Amino acid sequence: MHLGKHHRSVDDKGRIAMPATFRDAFDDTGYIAKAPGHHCLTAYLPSDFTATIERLESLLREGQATQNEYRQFTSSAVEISFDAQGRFRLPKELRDAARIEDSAIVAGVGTRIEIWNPDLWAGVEDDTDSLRGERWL
Amino acid sequence: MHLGKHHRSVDDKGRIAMPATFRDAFDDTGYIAKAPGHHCLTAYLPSDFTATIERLESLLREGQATQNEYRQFTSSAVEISFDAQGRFRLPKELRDAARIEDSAIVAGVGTRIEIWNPDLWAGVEDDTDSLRGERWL
DNA sequence: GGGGAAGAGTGGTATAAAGTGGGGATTTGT
DNA sequence: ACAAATCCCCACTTTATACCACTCTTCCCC
Repeated sequence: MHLGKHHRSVDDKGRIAMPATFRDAFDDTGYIAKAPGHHCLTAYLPSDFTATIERLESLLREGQATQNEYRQFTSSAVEISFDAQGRFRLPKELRDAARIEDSAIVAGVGTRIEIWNPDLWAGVEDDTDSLRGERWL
Repeated sequence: MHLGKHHRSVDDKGRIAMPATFRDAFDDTGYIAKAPGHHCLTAYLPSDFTATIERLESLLREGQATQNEYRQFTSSAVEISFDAQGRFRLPKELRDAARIEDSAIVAGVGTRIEIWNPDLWAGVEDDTDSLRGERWL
């Protein structure tokens, strides 16, 4: 379960410090791919990434997902590793896709970890249409 | 069942002493998240937090809750632990969201525990429009 | 009622960890 | 061979965490 929101700088080499609380869940490596819709990126633990790929392949066999969907997801994904300071490198391709420049929001979203352009993330938090917590609080 | 209202100081490191009567219900750790509407914060026992997340995820699958709602709740949440004096640390992000500075109200609200800015809490107590206890007293 | 012990609440300091920035060697691609 | 990208260190600043000290209240017990 991933929780909490962290603002992070992105240096000119594309390095981002994975928040320590998330980093502990990773065992040296992980995966990052464009989220469907491409408003943000999603970071996966190796086991979660494998499970996600298998779910997508299953949907593909059932005709619930398209080959292009499969192509987009797999071809956007990269394996990441961490340096001695706990940072990973986000390739320019993925930074551009999510409009990430010199800073980013790394957010724990329960089952997944998302990486956002701070301005786009502000849009998520300003989406008060959805504040109907009395249904689940 | 959580009962009672307690005024607490918040030091410059964001530490708050959990009232002893509530602390006994916690087993070392707990969770705090922004309440929908963000007028206050809600503290959860681990089991209550898990149940809340599962209720929200269930609504998400049924299309009764949005991804942004899920993002807002999970990304605002933090796990807390208590020091030897029974205090927990409230991150600046959450203090700002609930406008909590150097003191706070920690209130037992039956099924949950809420943390308020004292001035905003006064607004709750002054809300006499809702005093129609004859329906349930 | 007085004295002492235990628990609750508050404040400060020292140490460790997290986050950030940069240099320079090595690799990659052209 | 050259430029760009990547990797591997090292240094610094900020923040979090663990510890210790003190006050005040409550509750016994004598």
